[in-house]
Amino acid sequence: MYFEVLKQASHLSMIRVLLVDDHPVVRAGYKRLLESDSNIEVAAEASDAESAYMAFVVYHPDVTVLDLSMPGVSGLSLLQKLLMRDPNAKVLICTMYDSHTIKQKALQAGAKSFVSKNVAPEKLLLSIHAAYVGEEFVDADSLSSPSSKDADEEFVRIDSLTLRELELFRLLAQGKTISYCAKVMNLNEKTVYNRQTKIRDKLKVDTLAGLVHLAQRHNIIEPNFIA
Amino acid sequence: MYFEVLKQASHLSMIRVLLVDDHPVVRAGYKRLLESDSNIEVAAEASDAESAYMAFVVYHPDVTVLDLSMPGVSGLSLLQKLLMRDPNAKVLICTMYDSHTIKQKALQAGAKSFVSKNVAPEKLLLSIHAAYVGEEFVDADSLSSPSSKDADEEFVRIDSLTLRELELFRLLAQGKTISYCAKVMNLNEKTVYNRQTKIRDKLKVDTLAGLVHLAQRHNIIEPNFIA
DNA sequence: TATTATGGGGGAATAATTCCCAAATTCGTG
DNA sequence: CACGAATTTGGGAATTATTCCCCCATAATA
Repeated sequence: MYFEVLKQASHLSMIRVLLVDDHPVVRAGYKRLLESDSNIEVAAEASDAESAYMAFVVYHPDVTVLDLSMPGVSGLSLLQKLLMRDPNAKVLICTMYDSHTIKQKALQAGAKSFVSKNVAPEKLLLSIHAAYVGEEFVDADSLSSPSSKDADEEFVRIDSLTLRELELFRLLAQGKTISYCAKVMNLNEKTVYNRQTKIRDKLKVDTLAGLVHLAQRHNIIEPNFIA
Repeated sequence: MYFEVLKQASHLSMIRVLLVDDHPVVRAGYKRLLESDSNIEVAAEASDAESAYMAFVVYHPDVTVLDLSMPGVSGLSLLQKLLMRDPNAKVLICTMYDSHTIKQKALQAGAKSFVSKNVAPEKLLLSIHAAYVGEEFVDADSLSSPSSKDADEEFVRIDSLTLRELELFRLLAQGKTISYCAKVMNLNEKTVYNRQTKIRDKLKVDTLAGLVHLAQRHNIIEPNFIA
């Protein structure tokens, strides 16, 4: 657990940003990028959900930039917690998963803004300004089109997953054990079993391996590297 | 295809870096981060393997910072091409995959330096300096956990599978059910179960999903197989 | 207020999986 | 050829993992 206050004082005109990303190098890069905009300052940064929540409570950032590709509990849950704490929170989701599914879920969970890491850097800055003044900003380029009919059907199925289900789906597809999932999601193993069944049912897949492939097709998880 | 010359002129003391990462936002962040070091300048950047190669040929960077998580042709191929072009090329691999497998392959392909995005930003800068002066720099922190997979070991394990085990391994990794495997392999389901256990045991993997990832890493099955 | 969607989990039945063991087969080697 | 060793295949019993069906709580909604 780690978070850091970077600046206590700020100009009135400054947009104070909370930066959440689990990779220090990426986070540092973000910070420099954001601060190349003279109206933006990074008020705090965090590397995981818990410390991000704490930082959010303590520092009331104007805008929270949230990278969804965090390990363990999905950033989506964090998003919900933040919005529960402050329904007017401006949270900008930035992710490397160019997935229709993820985007839908994020917006549905209450995100006002969504950009992919594939957008031009200026667009990121722009979207922070947009979020700050309360505008919604959803980047169109960020989506790879689910082309085939099969993929479409699969998408509908994935879409029918609830947030928690999606979270578990990701963990399982990553090869995590039931007990691990139970731990990190704060659930009884029994519940995880029950839910796993429901997920496979909804997705019409009958093996865990099938889940992995489905998840990969829809960029729910990273393809596990290939040489 | 896209690459961009950022600076033509440079001080003699400057370390000229070629930056390769497919995410514009991340790349922009990197650039700012690198240039916060007054001895480093980003001479060019590229978003994919082809343009990276062109940029490399044209601009002879002192150090190439290569993010491995690129789509399409793996960054490892690019790495090999670069080294084929210039055996003394200083290529710093930076990746978000904290995997022994990846690291092994990168080093084996000729990379002199390897860091994970999980390292402190300063370490990235440090490793660029190290690469510049010809030192190898492999970050120890970049490899997580006791459960991390070592490519060579994995390979040996797969190698220890008997023919029929390998056959079953492939089927399972493709998402086939036990009963299906039993049918096509002309086996009793019981045997399939027993064998599955032995396979997971030999491969030291405890979920079916884990088998999929392992299989993909070693090209036992195609990535993104449509089950 | 009723209602629907979601999240969490218990209890008992059931299917999946393990563990240990054994037979048949193949195979290289003295 | 005969021998041990590794491979292939499965049985029986024990053990888990998983399902199925149920209940409860909480929000959001009509």
